[in-house]
Amino acid sequence: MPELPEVETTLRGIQPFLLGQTIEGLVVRDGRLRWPLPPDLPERLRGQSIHGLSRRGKYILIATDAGTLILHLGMSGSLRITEAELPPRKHDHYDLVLTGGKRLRFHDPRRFGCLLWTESDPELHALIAPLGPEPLSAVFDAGYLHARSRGRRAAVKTFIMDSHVVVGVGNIYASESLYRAGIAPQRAAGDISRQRYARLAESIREVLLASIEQGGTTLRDFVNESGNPGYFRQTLNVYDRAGQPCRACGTAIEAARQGQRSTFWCPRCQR
DNA sequence: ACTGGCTCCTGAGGGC
DNA sequence: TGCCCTCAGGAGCCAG
Repeated sequence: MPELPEVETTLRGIQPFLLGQTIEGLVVRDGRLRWPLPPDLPERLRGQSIHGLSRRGKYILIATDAGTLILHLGMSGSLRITEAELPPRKHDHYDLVLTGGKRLRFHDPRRFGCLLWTESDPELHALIAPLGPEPLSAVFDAGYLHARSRGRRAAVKTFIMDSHVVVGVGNIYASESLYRAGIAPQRAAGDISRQRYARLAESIREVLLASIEQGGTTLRDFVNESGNPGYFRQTLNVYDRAGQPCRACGTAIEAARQGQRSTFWCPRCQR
């Protein structure tokens, strides 16, 4: 379940293996992803050299001279660097083969991920252009959230999970950020003060940064074997803790469904 | 312009 | 031990 920290960790993990390398080919075992893998992609990629890797939201962008690969991990996707002779496991849907034998191998049991191709500026791509700001950038602050939320009756949790508002806040970190900010998840986004949004913006930043740091410690594992950058290991305050005592006040953590998603919060600490 | 609900997919976990 | 059911989730899409 990659959230932004996992994607960032993945990007940092694969970058040294890809940058400056030449693509020998693309091996597709199952192109039925969120969007079908473009059938002509292997021939387009052959011989291209990779001159840049970046991230926009949870999309990983791999730039070549001819165009840019747009990769998303969905919710169960992972990437790893393998040696050529390593036999594929179940759900290893494609390999980006590099000259020299190493491969970038995409694994995704649920196939919610994707691999797309654009020959224009990727920032203008239909999936990228409407995205909100990066939560770790300077423009993401109280003023932005406050202005953007006026008149909106949707719950604040739904609001911050909308990638058109801000990218990279998934279900787990949405609950954790709201807990840290002391805001009840079902409160209407438009009713929250600028001051409380200042705290929320800061909380989102802190939760994401802490998690990126943790991902950093498992970088080596990720590249070599597990592919499991570990937010499971980090201490969650509310997520999946229904009925358990709040770490701050001891009140039982509550759980509810919100927009098809599970939400957890402390009824005493969050108002 | 918003909002909420639906959808894709497979594996895990619970109940019996 | 095995079967069936439900649930989990990113995020685009669409109807209202």
